[in-house]
Amino acid sequence: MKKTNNISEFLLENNIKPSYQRLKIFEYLYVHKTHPTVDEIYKALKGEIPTLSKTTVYNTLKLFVDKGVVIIINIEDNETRYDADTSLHGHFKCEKCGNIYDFNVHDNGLTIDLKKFKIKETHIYIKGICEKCIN
Amino acid sequence: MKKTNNISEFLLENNIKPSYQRLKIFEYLYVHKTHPTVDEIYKALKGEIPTLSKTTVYNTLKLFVDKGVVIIINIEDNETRYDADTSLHGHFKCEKCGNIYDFNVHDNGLTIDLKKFKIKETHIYIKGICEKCIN
DNA sequence: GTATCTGCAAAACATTTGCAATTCT
DNA sequence: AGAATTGCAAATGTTTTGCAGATAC
Repeated sequence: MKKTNNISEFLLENNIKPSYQRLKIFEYLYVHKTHPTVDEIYKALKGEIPTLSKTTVYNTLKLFVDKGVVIIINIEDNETRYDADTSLHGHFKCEKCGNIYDFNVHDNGLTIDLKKFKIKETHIYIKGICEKCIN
Repeated sequence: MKKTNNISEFLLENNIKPSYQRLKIFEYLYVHKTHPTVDEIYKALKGEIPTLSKTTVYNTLKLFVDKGVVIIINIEDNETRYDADTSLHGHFKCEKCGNIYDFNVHDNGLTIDLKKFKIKETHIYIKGICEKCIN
């Protein structure tokens, strides 16, 4: 399978051994750009991989995050979501349908393609090392 | 006490009956701009209010968020933090010391007073109603 | 005296950990 | 065989819920 091979190579390039579970979990994230939760990934793959456990989904996602091929999205406090797109972009969550949309973030600030969306809350989180801790 | 009266009035203006616990919890958030967790608030006030329960802290914070006088900060996935400053501003978390710093977000985009800080991750979350759900 | 508010105890979830079984090479 | 991976079961930690007692008006 061409796509599977590509994903396999991509994982290898990032020092991740492409086991069957890892391939399937990454593929799911790569194909379904819905920023799924652990439970959503688990339920979606359970049919295809009947022996799959949630622990493996947790382990695998943590590995992906550590290796930098997946990022965590904390747009809500009661759910951790995952995204295989690690490039800088914003996330818009509709409070009605629950969908999470990606939007572009430009260098010169935040120019949003959300003109038709009704914005209620904006959260900007940056992580790194502060002035005192750099030394 | 002047400050307490101010907080009391502020809560009343926002349709929150200023009980002793509510006053103290809001005062804590207002004075300590460290974006504390439920547990931090609970432990900090337990001495002053020996009968305080964590349930009350949870209940009260939920009430504050519902009434719009406090916002939730989800900068990490394993901790929910709270902020009595509901104006638009960004949060920077130092991965070393754990401190969370506020920074300004200007109208024309994201101009950050973080020039001396080392940025590792940027997360921009917007919530509202999407195009499809507005109608 | 009725509403509301508080707080204990239990339940519900999400996530992590220990360890044994399985798989891969 | 030896090392890594998987997955069950139990533990942990956080947040929610039900309900009874306390408090306020």
